[in-house]
Amino acid sequence: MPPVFALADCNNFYVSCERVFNPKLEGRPVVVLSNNDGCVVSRSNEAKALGIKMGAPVFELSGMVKRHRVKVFSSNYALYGDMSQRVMETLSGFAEDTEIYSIDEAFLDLSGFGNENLTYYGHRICSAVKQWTGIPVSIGIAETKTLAKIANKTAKKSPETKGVLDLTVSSRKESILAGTKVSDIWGIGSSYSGFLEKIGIKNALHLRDADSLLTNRIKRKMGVCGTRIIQELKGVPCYSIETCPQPKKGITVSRTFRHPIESLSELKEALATFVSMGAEKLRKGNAATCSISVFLHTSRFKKEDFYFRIKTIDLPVATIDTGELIRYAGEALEEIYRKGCMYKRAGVMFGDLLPDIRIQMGLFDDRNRKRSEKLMKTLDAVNLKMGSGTLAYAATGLAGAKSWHTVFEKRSPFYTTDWNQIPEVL
DNA sequence: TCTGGGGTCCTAGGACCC
DNA sequence: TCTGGGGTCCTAGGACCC
Repeated sequence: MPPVFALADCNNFYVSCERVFNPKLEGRPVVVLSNNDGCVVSRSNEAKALGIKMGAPVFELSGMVKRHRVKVFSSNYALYGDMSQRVMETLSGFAEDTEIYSIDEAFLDLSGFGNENLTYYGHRICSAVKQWTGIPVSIGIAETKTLAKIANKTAKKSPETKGVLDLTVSSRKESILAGTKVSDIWGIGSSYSGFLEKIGIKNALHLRDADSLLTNRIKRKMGVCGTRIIQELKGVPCYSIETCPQPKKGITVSRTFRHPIESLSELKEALATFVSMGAEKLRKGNAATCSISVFLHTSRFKKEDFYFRIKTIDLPVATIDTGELIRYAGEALEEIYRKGCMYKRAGVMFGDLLPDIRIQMGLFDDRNRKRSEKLMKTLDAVNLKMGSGTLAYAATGLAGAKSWHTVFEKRSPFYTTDWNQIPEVL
């Protein structure tokens, strides 16, 4: 039986989450911003129609915001994460196998539905998600993931599809492919689309039907990815549904500072905080890290004296211990810190993760690993129960506002994850 | 004044080994 | 008057994704 893939993708996800709890926002231009209220990361259709671009820095939009009464939100990841879970749970009821691809997208395996009308089935999925979570979702159906992506994009921009397009039965398949720019194909970014356009391949149909001469050039330039994209466009699947998530290979925590930081001690506090956040993630995933990297840089928009350094330390023994990692991070920082620079961003990365049951004892390791494990368990348990940050290392800085703290000035309440902020019906 | 954050995969080239 | 060659592992950098 030939495989059939569906891609369910929430419409303007972050904006839609805000609208669920604030219905007055329907019909108005709405945008959600990145950390520190920096740039636009989600736009309602009305905001898109005004020409507001993805990633646009918010200070460039102030005139537009006033003129068109654009409603602006800081990001509220607790809300979006929780809403995502609800959407994914709903979707998983409609297929044997589902793959959560991102916070707002999932692939569903719809193979074996035989003669059932999949467009109709897609509409049923959309209404269930809308009814149970309040989130609007669009669905693209096709023989491969790459085609399902295209079907989904087409469904979103063609109102007559009412949000569902099954490419396996569409009589417009060729014209849809011809109407899909190469840069809109999954796996083709700005660099590859530039190359393809230069050799005369402008749309998905051109790419699918490229002759062998062109195919060879594409393969040389784009490697196996290029070959796979062409196969997938022809309807030959190269990617399948991944039902169980692969273990993470690395963890990064980094932030841009609203105001640049010069002092070593402030950077140390910020990094100790990032280490704490990362180590918590590490333990949540039952993993340990074998290396820690620390990086920092000045503003990337000031090219003249751009300063970037990264230092990696390979650990003698894999660890889950926040305190130990903070110490290494401090050492790494001292090596790369240069006095007189105005640092705009810093972060830590844990690499070479392994399952924490596989930690090898070190021959000269004098740390009491059992004791540290117990301490970390207690730390996590307290923070889970009493709120994150209740128990923290002194190295992360004492209480009070810090210049490096991320700001969320326009954040909506934690409607679904905090009893004190639950919406009231009046 | 003000420009996000966290990932994955692939490839080329060097080091090293036999 | 002339340099071995092939396999493997690691790393850095590039490209992509949401």
